This record gives sequence, C-alpha cells and structure tokens, in this order.
Amino acid sequence: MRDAELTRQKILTVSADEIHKNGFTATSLSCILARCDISKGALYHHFTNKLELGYAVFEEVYAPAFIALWQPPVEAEDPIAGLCDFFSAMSKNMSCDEIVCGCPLNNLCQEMSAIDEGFRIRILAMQQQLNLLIATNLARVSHQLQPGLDFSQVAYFIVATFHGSSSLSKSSLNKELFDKVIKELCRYIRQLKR
Amino acid sequence: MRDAELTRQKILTVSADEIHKNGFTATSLSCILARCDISKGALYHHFTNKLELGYAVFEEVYAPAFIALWQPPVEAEDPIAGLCDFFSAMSKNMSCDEIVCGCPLNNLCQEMSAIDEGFRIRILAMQQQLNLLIATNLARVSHQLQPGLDFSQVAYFIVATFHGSSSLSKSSLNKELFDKVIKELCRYIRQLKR
DNA sequence: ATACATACCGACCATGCGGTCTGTAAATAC
DNA sequence: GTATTTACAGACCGCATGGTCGGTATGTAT
Repeated sequence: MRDAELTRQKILTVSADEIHKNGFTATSLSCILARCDISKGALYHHFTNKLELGYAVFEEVYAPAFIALWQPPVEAEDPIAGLCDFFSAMSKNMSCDEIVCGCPLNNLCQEMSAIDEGFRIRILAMQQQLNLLIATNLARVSHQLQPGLDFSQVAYFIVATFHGSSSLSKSSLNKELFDKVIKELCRYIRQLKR
Repeated sequence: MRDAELTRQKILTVSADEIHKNGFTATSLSCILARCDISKGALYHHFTNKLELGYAVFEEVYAPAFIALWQPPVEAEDPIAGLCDFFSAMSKNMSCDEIVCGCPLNNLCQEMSAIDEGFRIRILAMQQQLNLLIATNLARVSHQLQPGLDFSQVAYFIVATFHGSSSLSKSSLNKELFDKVIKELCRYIRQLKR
C-alpha cells in the first residue's frame, strides 16, 4: 500500500498546526489538503468529516503533548520549584509567536466548548486530568505548604492564570504582558510554601 | 424620519448580544437582521460593512460598559476590598450562562486579535486603560500594601486570572470552577495587604 | 491470473456568507 | 407644490466552505 498510516499522521500533524494557529472553524480543509499535498478523497478516506478530524487531532496530538508538557514539572521532587521553573522557562525560551498563539487546549476551550459537545467533553476531561495531576502533587508536599490550602482550588487558579496570561498577550503581540503575569504567578506559587 | 438613530441603536444592541454569544465571525448578519426585523439595506445604510459594525459595537457598547463595570470597585476607598467584593458579587449574582459566556473583551481578544488589526488595537487600548486604572488605584493605597509590589504586574495578573477563570468554566458549563478560582483570587488580593 | 479491498483522486454540489445594487417611500428644503 | 436627500426594502451576486460520489490505481489473497 501507499503507506496509509503515514498519510494519516501527516494529516493529523498539519491539521493540529493549522487548528492551533487559526482555530478549528477558521481552519479550512482545502488548506490542509494543500499543505499535505493530498486530495480531498484521501482526507475523507481517513476521517468521516471535519469534526471527527478535529477530535482525532485532540486525542492523538494535543492530549498527549499536553500531558507530556505538564507532567514533568508537577511530578518533580519539589513541584513548587518545578512549576516556577516550568513557567520561567516558557518566558525565556518560547518565541513571541508561540506565546501569542496560546495553548491549543485553552484556544479550543474558548472557541468550541459552547458549540460542540464532542469537543467540550474532551476538553473538560483534559482539564480535570490536569487539575488532579497538580492537586495531588501539591498534596504530596503539603507539609511544606501553608496550612488550610484547597489544592484543587489552587491548581485551577494556576491554570486559569496561565491561560489568561497568553490571552492577554494576544492583543499586544509581544511577550511583555506574558512575562509580567508569569513573574507574578511564580511569586504567588512560591508564597504557597511554608 | 423613521427614527434612524433608534434603528441604529437597535442594530448595535442586538449585534452586541449576538457577538457576545457567538463571537464576531460566527455572528451572521442575517441573524441580526431577523432579530431587528429590518432589511439588509437598513443595516448597510448605517454601517459600511460587518467589520465597521463590529468596531462600532466595541466602541459604543462594550467599551463604555466595561469601564462602567470596573471603575466603581477599583476607585472605591479601599480598592482591595472593592475588588474582592466585586468578584464575589459576580460569583454570587451572575447566572451560569453569563459566566460561561465570558467577558466580551476577552472573547474578542482571543478570537480577533490575530485576525484583524482594527480589533486588536481597540482591545489593546482597553486593556491598557484597565491596567492603568487598577495599577494607579493600588498605588494610591500603597502604604497599606506589601512593599516592593509592581502594581502594573499585579493588575495584569488579576485581570489575566479573572479572564482565565471564565475560560475554564466554558468547558464545564457551570459556575463551580469560576467560583473556585475567584475564591483563590480574592485570597491572593487580600494577601497583598499589610 | 483473477478477485477484491484498500487508498486515493478530483469534479461536482448545496449552502450560507458578506456585500451590492436598483428601487421606493418618507422626511426635509425651497 | 416640487426637488432632493434620507432611510430603508429586498432581490441578486460571487465566493468559499464542508461534503459527496463515481472512478482509478495499488496493494493482497487465492
């Protein structure tokens, strides 16, 4: 065969990139076809429709990448330091375009949650998974933290602020606001200690 | 005349509502026309195109409402208490739909900043205006606050978290996450004191 | 060699969109 | 009373989109 799996992966990769940059609705299939250099027939052989393609991108590209991104800092010996280093590294290493582009999960959440149930439940599941990941690892070192903290609440707070910061940056087209918010976020996180 | 100004205002009001609910791109003119019970000719008599209608909605509906919303809590005698009460009142009084729908400014920021310069500069201006409003009022009571705070940074942090919290809520379709993040945000804000 | 399934091609279609244009009725100017 | 401008009405257009469908080439099984 003419490596069907490779074709499928190429479609997924390109689609993930396009959806990340333009959002799901604004991403046109013809654009994906052009970049993949395949025909419409090829795409509809592998995916039943645009929505199913979107779900596949979410499950096979975004979700694994998302977990792979957040797991290391949170599961580090010291999750407080891990998270601060994680965010600081973003400020330092990510390009302006990357930051302004934002997190695919948050972008899709804003765009698709109210429109499509399929996306909504997938996004919700990821957010809950991430929240659990952060909260349990904070609980793990609770003896080093302030008493009386609601770890789930703190975890949601951190993620909300992070996503809000990249949202803020979108209108200014530079990292400055992102850096500011991240700095303050790190200050907040460190303050959780003792 | 057949009250042209009234027609214009009706178009603006309905458009503001539709754009708030569906976003700018997904809002169709035909839907606006139907709700206003006017013809396409009427709309294009008052506005040159969809984009200009969007700008008008932003400047004449969203921007004034936005300032009217944020100014009182921030300019209160005690802005710390003002902001906490402001956010708590949102948790208490706003309907689930309102929260999930989110702030028009943040929604447009996410959707339109990367697509259209006209929207981007207007959104940016609003964000800077809000930041200045918060930062200067924090500076006003700086003697009551922790030393060494960067007020602009704190102001951006607060707004980022607030917008992030409503973003989070969109996937769960309820206020729970919003309430959690707002609670933690108030805790953070109160911690600025002393 | 034959048969069949898989992988892909690309013309075609219906739909909905923003936008235009011609026409008309109401208000105002003179 | 007439002329002109203002405030609409609504048919129409071009375009891009997601999706369909009949056909074709490439592989595998027998």
